[in-house]
Amino acid sequence: MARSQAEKAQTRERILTEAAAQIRDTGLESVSIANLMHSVDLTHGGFYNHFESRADLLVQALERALEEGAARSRQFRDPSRPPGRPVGFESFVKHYLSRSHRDARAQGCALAALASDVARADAPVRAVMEQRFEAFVGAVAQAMQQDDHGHGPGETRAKASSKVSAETSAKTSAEDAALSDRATTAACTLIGALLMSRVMTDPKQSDALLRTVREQISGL
Amino acid sequence: MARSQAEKAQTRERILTEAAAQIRDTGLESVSIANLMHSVDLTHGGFYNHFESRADLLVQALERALEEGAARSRQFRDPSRPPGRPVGFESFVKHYLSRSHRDARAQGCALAALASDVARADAPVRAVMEQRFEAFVGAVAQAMQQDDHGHGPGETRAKASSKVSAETSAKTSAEDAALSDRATTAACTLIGALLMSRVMTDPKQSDALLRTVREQISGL
DNA sequence: TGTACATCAGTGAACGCGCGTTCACTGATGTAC
DNA sequence: TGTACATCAGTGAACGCGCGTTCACTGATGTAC
Repeated sequence: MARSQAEKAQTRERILTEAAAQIRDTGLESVSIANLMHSVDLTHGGFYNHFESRADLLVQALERALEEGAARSRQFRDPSRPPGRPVGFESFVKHYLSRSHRDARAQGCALAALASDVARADAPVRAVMEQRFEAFVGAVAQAMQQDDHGHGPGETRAKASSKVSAETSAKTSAEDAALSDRATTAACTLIGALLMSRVMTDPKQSDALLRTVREQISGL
Repeated sequence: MARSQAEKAQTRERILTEAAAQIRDTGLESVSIANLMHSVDLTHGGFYNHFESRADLLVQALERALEEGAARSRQFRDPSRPPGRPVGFESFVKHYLSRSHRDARAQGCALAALASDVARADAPVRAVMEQRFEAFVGAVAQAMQQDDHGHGPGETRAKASSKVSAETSAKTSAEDAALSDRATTAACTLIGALLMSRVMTDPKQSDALLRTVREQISGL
C-alpha cells in the first residue's frame, strides 16, 4: 500500500498536527507512537518513515504547537475582517484571557500549555520555547504600541525622562526598553493567568480570575 | 525485617518527601514506584504498606509539594531573625523571583513547577492546587498590605471612591476587593515569570527576565 | 522478668501490559525502455 | 502508449524493557500470659 510523494508529505503533516494538538492537551510525555499513529488511521510501524525517533517528533511537535498558538494570537491582532491596522493590547488580552482560549487547550497557546514540561526538559527543547516566548513578548509590545497610550495612567510607570522626546514620533532607546520591560511582564502575567484559570475547578471562579486579570492588566 | 510503628511513620514520611521533590523536579507523571522506593533505600513491594496506589501517592505528594513551597515563601515573609512584623511585597518578590528559587525547582514553589501538569489533570487533583493558589494570592495580598502603600503611584489603579475612607484604618470592602485583584494579578505574574525564567537557556537572559519582572511588579 | 506467639513492615519473584524500535513483507507508484 | 521493474509508504509480528500491582515469604516488634 505505497503512496505517492505528495501523499507522504500529507501523512507527515497529519502526524505532526495531531501530535502538536496531543502534547498541548495531555503533555509532552503523554504521546505514544502507537496511539498517535492510530489517531491518524495508520499503524505504528510507518512512523519511522517520517521521524527519526520519538524525541525527534516531540521537538518538531513542540515547534508546531508554538507556531499554531502564535498564529491563533496573530489572527486576533490582525484580523482579516477589519482591514485596518493591527488590533491593540486591550483586544489581544481580551482574546488571550478568554473562556474559549482557556477551554481550547489543544488549539491554544503552547507557552502556557507546556511551560512546566519544557522548564524541566533539556536545553535544545527549552531553546525552542525560549525563541517563541521572545516572539510572544514582541507581539505584546507591538500590540501595546498600537493602543492610544500617549495619555493618562498608562504611562505612569514609564521612565520620566522619556517624556521629552515623546512628542516626536521617533522612539528613544529608553522608551523602547521601557516598552519591552512592560511587555515582558505582561507576557508572564498572561501565561500565568491562563494556566491558573485552567487549574480552577469551578468555571465561575475561573471566569472571575480571567476577568480580574483582564481588567488589572489593561492598566499596564 | 519488620519495623516499629514509629519507624513505619518515618518511612512513609521519607517516601512522601522524596516524591514531593521528584514531582517538582521531573513532573507528576515521571514518578515510578520502583525508582521512588529505591531513592529511599527500600524495595518496591513495600510501597503498598503506605499508599493505596500510585494515584493516591501523587495526590498526597502534590499536597506536600505545595505545602513545602508555601512554607518556603512564608519563611521569607516572616523570618525568625528580624522578629518584627512580616516582610512586605518587595521582599516577597525579591525571593520568589530570585536565581536561587529558579534553580531549586525540587524545593521551590509547586504552583510554578506543576501548573501545566495540573491544568490537564482531573478535578480532584486540580482542586488541591486551586486551594493552594488561593492561599498564595492571600499571602501576596498580605505582603502588599505590609508595605507602606498609603502613598504614591501604588494606589493609581485602586478604585477612586475608596479614597474617602482611606484616612481611617478600617478597610472598606472596595479597598479589600482592589487589593485582592492586584494580588491575584501579581500572583499570576510571579508564577509566569518563574516558569519562563526556567525555560530560558542562557543564564544571563534568565537573570535579566527575573530582574525585569521584579522591577516592573514593584510598581504593582 | 521471661517465654510464646500474632502482627505486619519490608523483600523480591512474578503477573500482564504498553512502550519505542526493528524488520521482513506488501503492493501501488512512477520511471526506464 | 504499453510493459517491466525498482522504489518505498505503510503493515503487523516480534524484540527487550520498565511499568503498577500482587503475593508468599521473612523476621523483628510488641503484646499476652
